[in-house]
Amino acid sequence: MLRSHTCGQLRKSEIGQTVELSGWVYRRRDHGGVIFIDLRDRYGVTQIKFDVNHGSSEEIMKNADQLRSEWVINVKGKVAARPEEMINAKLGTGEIEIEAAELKILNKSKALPFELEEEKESQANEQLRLKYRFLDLRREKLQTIMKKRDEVIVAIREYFHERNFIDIQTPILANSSPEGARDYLVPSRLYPGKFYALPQAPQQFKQLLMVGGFDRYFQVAPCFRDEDPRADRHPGDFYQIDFEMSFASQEDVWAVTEPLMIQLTEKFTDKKIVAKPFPRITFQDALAKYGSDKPDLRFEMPIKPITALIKSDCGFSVFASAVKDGGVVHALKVDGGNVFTRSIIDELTELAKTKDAKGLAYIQMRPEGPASPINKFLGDELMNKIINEVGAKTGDIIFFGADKFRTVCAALGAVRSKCGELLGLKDPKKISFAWIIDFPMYSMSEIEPGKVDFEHNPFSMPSGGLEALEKEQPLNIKANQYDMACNGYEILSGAIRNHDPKIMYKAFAIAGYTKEEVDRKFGAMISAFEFGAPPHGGAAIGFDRLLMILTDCDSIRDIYAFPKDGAGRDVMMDSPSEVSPRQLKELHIKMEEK
RNA sequence: GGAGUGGUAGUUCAGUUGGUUAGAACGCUUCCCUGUCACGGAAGAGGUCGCGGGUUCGAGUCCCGUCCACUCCGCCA
Repeated sequence: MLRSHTCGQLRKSEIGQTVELSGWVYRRRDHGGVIFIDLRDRYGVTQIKFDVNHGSSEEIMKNADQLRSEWVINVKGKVAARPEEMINAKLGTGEIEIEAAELKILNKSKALPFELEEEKESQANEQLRLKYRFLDLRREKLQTIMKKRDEVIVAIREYFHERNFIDIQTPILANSSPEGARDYLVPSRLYPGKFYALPQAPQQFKQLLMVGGFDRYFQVAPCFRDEDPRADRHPGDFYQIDFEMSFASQEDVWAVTEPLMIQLTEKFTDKKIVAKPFPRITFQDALAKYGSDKPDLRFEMPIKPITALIKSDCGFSVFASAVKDGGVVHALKVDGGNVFTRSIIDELTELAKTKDAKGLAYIQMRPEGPASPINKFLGDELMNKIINEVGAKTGDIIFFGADKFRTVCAALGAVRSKCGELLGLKDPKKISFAWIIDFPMYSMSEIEPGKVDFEHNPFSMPSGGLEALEKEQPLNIKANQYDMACNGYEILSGAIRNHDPKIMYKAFAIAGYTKEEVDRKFGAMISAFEFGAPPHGGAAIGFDRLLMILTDCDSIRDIYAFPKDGAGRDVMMDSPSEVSPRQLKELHIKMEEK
C-alpha cells in the first residue's frame, strides 16, 4: 500500500507517529519558506507542511514548489500537533498536520476544465461536467451522494433480508413486451430477424418466481425504457427496488413498504414525515382534491368542486357551458395568493393551458374587496356564494377550472403545485408519503371513442374478481392497484396481480383482446398460471427518485455515477456510437444509405 | 414532434438607446512571501461574442435562419 492512513483519519492520538499518505493535491498555499498542501482523498483532507525547519530537505522544498492542483502525490512524514491558534475546526484532521520528510509525485494533472471546490462558483455547465464525469465525481457533493446511494442500498437489502425476502437476478436480455414504453432492442446473431429486448421492468419474471415457489423476492432491478427524459426521469436505464410476495393482500404489501420508507427517511435525512401512518387517498379523490395522482402533500391547498353552485344559474358562459356539456367547475383557493402579480398569474394561465385548459379565471381577494375579470359575468351574488363556499378571505386568490373532469383536475393540479412552490410551501425539511389506491381498472379510450382500455396495468387483479368483471360496468371496476406519492413524485407503484387465467382472459376480453392475442403476447406467464400460481402481489420503488428526495437533488443525473445526458447520450464515453460493418453483418442488419 | 429559457475568456457571469482597444471574479503562467487553510502581494497570458446570412457608416447588442444545452408538454403498461 502507498499509504498507512487515509486523508480523513489522523487525529491528535497519532501525534509523533511517522505516517504515509497518498491523495490528490486539493489546495496549495505557498508562503515561500513554508508550503502547505491540502491532500485529499474520499475520506477527507489532511494538511501537509513542507518546511525546511521541520524535516523537509531543500530538494523536497523544490519539488513541493512544483505541485499543482489534482496532482497525485505520496508523502511520508511525522504527525505533528498544530499550534493552538492554527487549529482548523472545519477539518476532522484540523488539529494535526504532516511534516513532510519524503515526497513522491505519483502522477501529474493538466489544469482542470472546471473547478472542483463547492463553495467557489456556481457549478460548471452540466454538459461539460458530464464529459469529465470522472472529475465531477471527485467533488464532495457527488462523493457524498455515491456513498449515500451505497448505504441506502445496503439498508434496503438488510430490511428485506430480515423479512425473508431473497434477492434474485432476472434476465437483462429478455423479450419485447407489447404494452408500455418503447423497448431497447438487441438483435440476435443466431436467429436472423429476431430480437431480445431489455426489460422495462422484471414484471413477468418476478410473477414467474412466485409460481416457482419463491414466496418473497426482491431485487435492485435495472430497468430499460426508450423514452425522452425529464429532470426526474433518467433516459435509458434506471433502477427499481422490485419486490413481490405470495399469499399477500394489499394491506400486507403496504405493511412491508411503509416501515421501510419511514426507516430510510429517519436514517438518511432529518426530514419530518408529514403523516404517519401514511394517508390512503383514492385515485378519484386525489385527482379531484389535488389535481394529481402524485400530489405533493407537504401542503394542503385543496381544490373544491363548485359545479353545484354553477348549475342553477350562471351568466359566465365558460362555466355554464362546461357544466351543460357534462363537465365540472372546480375552485382552487390559495391562501395569501393575492400577492401574485399580473405576470405570475399570466404564467399560471400558460401552465394551465399546457394541460389543455382554455384559460384560468380567478378572483383576487383585495383589501378593498373581491376583484375579478369575470365579475361582470358572474354577478355579485354568485361571486359571493363562491367566495363563501371556498372560504376565501382577504389576501387570498381563487383560481377556476371549467371543463371535462380530467382536464380541470390536471390544470388546477399543475397550478396548485406551482402556487405551492411560489409561496415556499415545498418545505425541504418535510416529506409527505401517501398511498393512492383504488385505481380504475379501465378507462375510455381516447383514440377510439366507445372502446375501453386498461387504465394502468393489465396484470392487476380487478377488485371483486371475475364476478365484478362479469356484472359491473367496466368503467366502475377498480383494480387492486396502488401507488405511493411522495413530495409530488410517484415513488412506488404496485398491485395485487391477476394470477387466475380465467379472470385474466376475461379482463383482456373487456379491453378488446381475443384469447389468441393474449396467448401470443403473454403466453409464458398465462400458461404458468395454469400450474398452481399462488395469489401474489408486490410493488416497485422508483429507487432513483427516492434517492433524489433523500439527498435533496433536483436532477436525477446527480444520483448516478455515470448518467446519460438530456438526449440519452453518454458524452464521456460517446455512446451510442457506430459499430463495424462486420458486427452489423453478423447481426443481419443492413444500414440504409443516407 | 412542440413550447420556454439560455449560448460572450479555461469556468461562472456582466456588457447601457447599436458607437473607441469586449470587462469582472475564479482558474492558469512567472516572480515575491516562514503559519496559511477560499492565504496574501506583483506582473502576465488568455476571446471566431455558438454558427450562417441580413440591416447599418458601424452589430456581442437589431432582423432571419440554423445548431447546441437545460426545463416543460407529448411520451413514460
